[in-house]
Amino acid sequence: MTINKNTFTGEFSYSLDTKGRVNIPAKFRNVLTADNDQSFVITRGMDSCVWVYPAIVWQSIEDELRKLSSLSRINRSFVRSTVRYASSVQYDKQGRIAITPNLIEYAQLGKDALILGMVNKIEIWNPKLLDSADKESQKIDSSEFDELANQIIL
Amino acid sequence: MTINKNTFTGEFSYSLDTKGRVNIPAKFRNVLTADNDQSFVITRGMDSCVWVYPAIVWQSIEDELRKLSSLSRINRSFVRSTVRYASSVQYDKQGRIAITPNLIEYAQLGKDALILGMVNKIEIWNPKLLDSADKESQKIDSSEFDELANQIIL
DNA sequence: ATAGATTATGGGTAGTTGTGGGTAATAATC
DNA sequence: GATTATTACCCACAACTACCCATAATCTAT
Repeated sequence: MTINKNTFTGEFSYSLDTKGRVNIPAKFRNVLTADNDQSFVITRGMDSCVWVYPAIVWQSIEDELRKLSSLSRINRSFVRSTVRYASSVQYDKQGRIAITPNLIEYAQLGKDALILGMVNKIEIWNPKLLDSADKESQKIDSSEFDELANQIIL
Repeated sequence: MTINKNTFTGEFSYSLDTKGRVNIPAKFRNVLTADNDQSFVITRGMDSCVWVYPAIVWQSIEDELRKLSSLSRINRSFVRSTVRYASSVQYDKQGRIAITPNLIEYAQLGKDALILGMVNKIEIWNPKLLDSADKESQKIDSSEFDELANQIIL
């Protein structure tokens, strides 16, 4: 395959069952490299959603964090806040991962979950929250979008 | 061949079958380089149509997006909106790709589909929508075309 | 002009995927 | 140590998708 590995795009609407499990879309599982050992690291997103990193990608993030000197107060709190809610999960035979109650609460996840590919990671959203986040950004961001769009030729 | 690779021109009218499949014109498939692995990435166009990129062309877009740090809010929503409706598809033995229900709805595709070459990508249109988009743009564009004349020599 | 190859379109089938729930193993609590 | 709660593992089913084959239309070459 020539497709980029460990790279995610697209939108999927799946359901969170009573045990807090969500399916990882087959398209996402199929682009995972073997060295991930079918594992992800889930953590708080910077928006009200859950971030899901392939295990390997997360490792390289940890490596970056390691380089940040703890002398700086900002560095300390940044490292603390990114790592604090991160936990590693492996998907089961049906391709599902279990979301921790912590994160379910943080992202306000209910029965319906929207799963988004975000290139190097995956986002899990409450559809309603994503909707309003979308509208919010359409109001504010359009001019900055144009700038970014000029750099990246679509 | 002396023809530019991964480059599309011309207009074709094909049909969308009950399973949501459209044929990629043979002329388009034949200029695809092998490293595309007979794959495209389909996504929402900026007009009411579907954009179809050769897989490697899209990969370079992904690579640009990957460079944008998710620490910045604007980057996050830009990546999200760019990638959200994109999914990679491979054409079958008959040369068809399956359009996701999402995109069929967005581009309001019915039985008839117009397929346009757009140099680095392909567009799939509902013929009626293209028609009215055309008329719309003829009103406005002629003066702005004059500006473009400075950038492109025809 | 005709035969052969290629191309566009339709549909059937087997395998995959998403979803629910049951049971055993493990951990937590009293 | 017994009881409860939580987690991991397994099976089952329905819906969907990818793959295959068939046919008709179009194009190419001799």
